Amino acid sequence: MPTSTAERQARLFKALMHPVRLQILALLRGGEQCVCHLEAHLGQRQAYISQQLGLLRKAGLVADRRDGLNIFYHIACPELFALLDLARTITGEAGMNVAVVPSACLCPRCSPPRGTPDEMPAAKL
Amino acid sequence: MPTSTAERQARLFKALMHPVRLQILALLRGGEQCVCHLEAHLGQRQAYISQQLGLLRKAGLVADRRDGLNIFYHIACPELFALLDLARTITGEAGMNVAVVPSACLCPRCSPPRGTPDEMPAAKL
DNA sequence: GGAATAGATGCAGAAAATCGCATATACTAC
DNA sequence: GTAGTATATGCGATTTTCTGCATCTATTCC
Repeated sequence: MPTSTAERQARLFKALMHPVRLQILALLRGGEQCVCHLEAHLGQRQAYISQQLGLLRKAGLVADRRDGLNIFYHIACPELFALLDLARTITGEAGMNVAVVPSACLCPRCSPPRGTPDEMPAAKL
Repeated sequence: MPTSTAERQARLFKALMHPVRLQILALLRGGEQCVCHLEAHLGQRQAYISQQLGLLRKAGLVADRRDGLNIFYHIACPELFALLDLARTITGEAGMNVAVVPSACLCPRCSPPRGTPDEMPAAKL
């Protein structure tokens, strides 16, 4: 294997070597998410999440889309799903399927204007 | 995804994030290799190779077997092959098959007491 | 036993990643 | 225009990784 190939692969793995970034990717498997959603789920502050997202973006693993004030992130290359599944197989938790717990995020996606506002904390605006 | 799961995955990727370690794994795809072979192929000194091997060993990705003075390393979990293939797909060189150039390693495996030492089976990457 | 060879390990300076904080940018509402 | 919200970025201190050097262990041969 030429050095350049190894280095390109190394860059990919380097982007994946951080627990918070892996958790972000896991959350994005359920579809695109805005930053405030990730912030609420992971219990980390906005600037921190944004920094990790910036790294993933620079690695080409995620892409963003702006919708008004919110910016929604989604996984950029589909092969990543298989890669993460394989990684879980190797680390010995292949069968684990963790349900994404909805949290009290008030962004349009997390609390859409449905008919029953009692299920969701009323978004003041 | 719980934090512990993410951390275990992160440790796996952390072991894979280094170009030299990826090159070692690529060489091991052709079968088990002794340290001096890796040393000759990668153009790195023995202590350096040994240190990277120690990391891969601690991560459970490779295992070793002693045979006299030589210690032969081989890949410990077969799923790693698929993982590395997928990584190459993502980095955009899926089809590349690089032949390993035989080098002047004098260990029993590299130069067995055959009739013609100049012809060596080219390891498939 | 000693010498030679293959490989592993410990240490230290350099390089890079982590993570907090403050601030900057982009958009919306008024 | 100003104010407010959602997200991004730059800086700095701390921690981790990298990598060379010297040294140590294990095995074989004499």
